Parts: sequence; structure tokens; C-alpha cells
Amino acid sequence: MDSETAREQALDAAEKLFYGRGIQSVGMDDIRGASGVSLKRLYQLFPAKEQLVEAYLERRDMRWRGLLAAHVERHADPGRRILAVFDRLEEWFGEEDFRGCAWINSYGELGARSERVAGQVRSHKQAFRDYLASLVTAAGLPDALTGPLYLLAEGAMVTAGITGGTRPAAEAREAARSLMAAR
Amino acid sequence: MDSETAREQALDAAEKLFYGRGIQSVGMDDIRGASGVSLKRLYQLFPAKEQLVEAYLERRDMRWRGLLAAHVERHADPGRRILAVFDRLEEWFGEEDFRGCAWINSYGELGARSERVAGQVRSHKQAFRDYLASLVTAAGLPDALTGPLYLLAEGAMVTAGITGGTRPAAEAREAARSLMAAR
DNA sequence: ACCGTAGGAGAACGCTCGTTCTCGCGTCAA
DNA sequence: TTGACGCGAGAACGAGCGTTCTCCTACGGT
Repeated sequence: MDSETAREQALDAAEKLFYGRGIQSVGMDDIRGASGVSLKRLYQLFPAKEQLVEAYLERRDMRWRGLLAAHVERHADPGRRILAVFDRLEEWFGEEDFRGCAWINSYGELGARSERVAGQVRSHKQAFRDYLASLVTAAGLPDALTGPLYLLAEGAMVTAGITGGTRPAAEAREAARSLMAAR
Repeated sequence: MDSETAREQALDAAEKLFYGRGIQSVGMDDIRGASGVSLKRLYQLFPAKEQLVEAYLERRDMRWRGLLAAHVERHADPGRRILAVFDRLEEWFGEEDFRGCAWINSYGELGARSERVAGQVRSHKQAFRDYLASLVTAAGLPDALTGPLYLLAEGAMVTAGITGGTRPAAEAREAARSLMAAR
């Protein structure tokens, strides 16, 4: 097995376990068992657990934002594109293994102790907010709408994580529609 | 020192440390050091760490909801009372040691492993949502407004926790005002 | 004064887990 | 063929921590 595939398999296992059970309750040995990558190899690829955690969050950030953008780009109408963000949340919340927002959860777990993880969470959220802002601008809506839309999305993520179900996404989308109409 | 004060001091220390540094990174010995309550006493009062955690969340839930209600009750106008919820959030976010919502953080840390903690978080959030619903009803506004207002509040909490600052509360309040006016 | 008990300080125990080490095997260059 | 090397399996090491135990002191009732 070459290094590249070992790295991918390690990250696949790490993502599944870290996201599903939390970071601190998953040991390096669990990753080894789930990935088939030996401990020696794991430590060659990621010199410490913290670096595996960072790589997990970074790769997931790329994919998450990519999937969001892909969903939005199916629509041409600028106003519809904003609502498509909430459609994407709804789809995400409905996934079999959905367990809340990985970054919000990681922040609760490690934000107080790992400045690097905290920084990654802030970057991810800032990027999401910036993306929303670009959609608002493209729709010719006032900048001031970005904050409320962002808060609705975050509220939906945290609520769906805690209570389960896709309803928070639908509620957020209707509220977003209402706010957009009010201007 | 009698049992009642020992219990209060233990809970005071637990709250300060659990909230400030996360639950898993605080050991029972840290609680002993910060509270002056011996390990023997601690284990008489709380047979296991998990029970101390539960007591911490429960006592904080009582106080948090009490402070919110006190803030809301300063106002007579039913519509103003809804906005006062966001005023309270703003005040909270501005506190020196604010580090996000204790329940959201705890859920990220322990929600996947402790069903009891997860249940306490769900209860707390449900109680908050119910309270908002009662304010919406009292103001003669449609029930459908409760969900969006709740999501705005949750989004503000999670965002203030991650990025710091009181701005999310102000943004949420303005969005709430706009949603209330749209009906 | 004397004993029984409660409580404090802190050592001790057992387990988990991040990280490293040992050993043995297969591979490939010379 | 041989020897150096890479790698996997898993033992080993060391730290942290939840929980319990030991020992000693103080005090209250007789």
C-alpha cells in the first residue's frame, strides 16, 4: 500500500470515527483498526494525533464547502441561490449519519484547549459567512442581510445536531425567505 | 464546613472550571484544589464525576433561565419582551468569562457518549424554546414565529461562542424585529 | 481521660491512551 | 546469497485521571 492511499484510508477512518463518536473518545488504535493502517505508518503520516485531527477538519472543510457550492450552482436565479443554501442544509441534516456540525462539535470539545482547532473552526465559519455574503451581494440585496441569514443557518445546524431531524432547515429557509422579502 | 456549603463550593468550582476549560480536561483533583473540598467529601456528595457534571448543568440551567426571565420581566409590552431576550443574550455575551453556550459546548464534548448529558441539553433547549413560544403567544403573534426566533437566538449563541463579541446578539435582535414586523 | 467517629491530606490502584520500541518477515540491490 | 531496509503486529512505556484506601488528627460524648 503506497503512502497516498494509506493517508486517504487513515483520513477516511478518522473522519468517520471522529465525527461519529467525538475526537477525544477515539484512540489512535481505533483509527488503526478501522483503517488497516498500522500505528507505525499512522505516525509517519501524522506525527501526532493533533495533526490527524487538523487534517480531518481541513479535508472535511473542503468537501463540505464544495458540496454546498455545487448545490447552489444548480440554480441560476440569485435569490433562489440563497435559499438553496438552506436546501443543502436540509439534505445534510437528513443524512443517515448526521450528528451535527463537525466544527461546532469540535469547538465544544477542543476549542478551549487547542488554539489550532479553534482557529480552524473560526476559519471555516468565516468562509461560510463570506460565501453567504457573496450570494447576498450577487442578488442585489443589502449587506445587512448576511448576518441574519448566517445566524439562521448556524441556529439550524446546532438545533439539528441536538434534536435531530430536518425541520430546522425548513424553518430557517422560511425565515430567510421572509427576511429577503421584507427588504 | 457543613455538607450544604461544601456542596455549593464544589459546584461553584465545578461550574467555573467545566465552563471555562471544558469538562473532560478538568480532573476531580482540580475541583478539589479550586473548591477546598476534599476528595473524600466530593465523592460523598457526588458518587461519580458524571453526577457532578449533571448537577453543574442542572444548577446552571436554573440560573440561566432565571436571569433570562428576570430580564424579560422588566418590560411590560409583549413585543418588547421578545426583544428583551436578545438584550439578555447581548449582556451575557459581554460577560468577562463568556465562552459560549455551556449546553452546546457540553453536547459537543459528551453528547455522543453520555445519554444523560445529551438529555439535559435537549431539555434545556426545549425549555428555552417553550419560553420563547409563550412570549410569542402572549404578544399575539403567530406560533410560526417561534421557530425562526429560536434559530436566531441559537445561531447568535454559537457564533458568539466561536468568534467572541456581542455583535451576533445585535444582529439577531434586528432580524427578530424585522420578522415580527413582517407579520 | 478515653474511645469512636468524621474528616482531611495525599498515596495508591487500575485503566485508558498517546507514543515509541522490539521483533520478525519479506523485498530488493549488489 | 546476503545484508540492509521497510513495514506490520503488538508489546511496552509513561502520563493523566477517576476512584479508593491509608493514616493521622480533631473532636464529642461518657
